[in-house]
Amino acid sequence: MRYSQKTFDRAVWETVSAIRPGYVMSYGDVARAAGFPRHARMVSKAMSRSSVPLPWHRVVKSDGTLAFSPGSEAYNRQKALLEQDGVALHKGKVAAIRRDAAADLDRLIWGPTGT
DNA sequence: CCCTTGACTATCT
DNA sequence: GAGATAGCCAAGG
Repeated sequence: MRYSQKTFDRAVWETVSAIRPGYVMSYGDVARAAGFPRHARMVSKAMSRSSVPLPWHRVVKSDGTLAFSPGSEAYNRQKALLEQDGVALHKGKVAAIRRDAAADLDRLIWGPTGT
C-alpha cells in the first residue's frame, strides 16, 4: 500500500482510540492493526501529529516498557495516565500487553466486509 | 542524493 | 535479563 500520511494517520488514530481502558498495545501491534505492518516507528509520528486527544498512553513498546526515558516528564505522565486506567507498571513494565485490545478494529475501520 | 534520527522490534551473546 | 547489533520506514538536514 502506497504510504499516505493522511490515511496512515487516520488508521493509527482510529486504532489507538479503539484501545479499551485497561488494555495496552505495542507500537508494532497498532501499526499492524492499522494495516501498516513494520511501521511501528511511524506510529509514534502519527500520534505526535494527532490533532485529537488520543489515549496515546495505552501504547507502549513491545517489551512492555514505556517508549520514553524512565524518569522523564513524558514517562511519568504516561505512567500516571496508565494508572488512571488501572494499569500499573511492574518493575518498569506493564503487567501484560493485550494484543487484542482493539481486535475489532479491522471491522471498525475498514467495515464488516474487511479488505 | 546521502546521512542521520527516532514515542520501534527481533535476535544473539 | 541486560547490552549490543541489525532491520525496519519515513522525515528532515
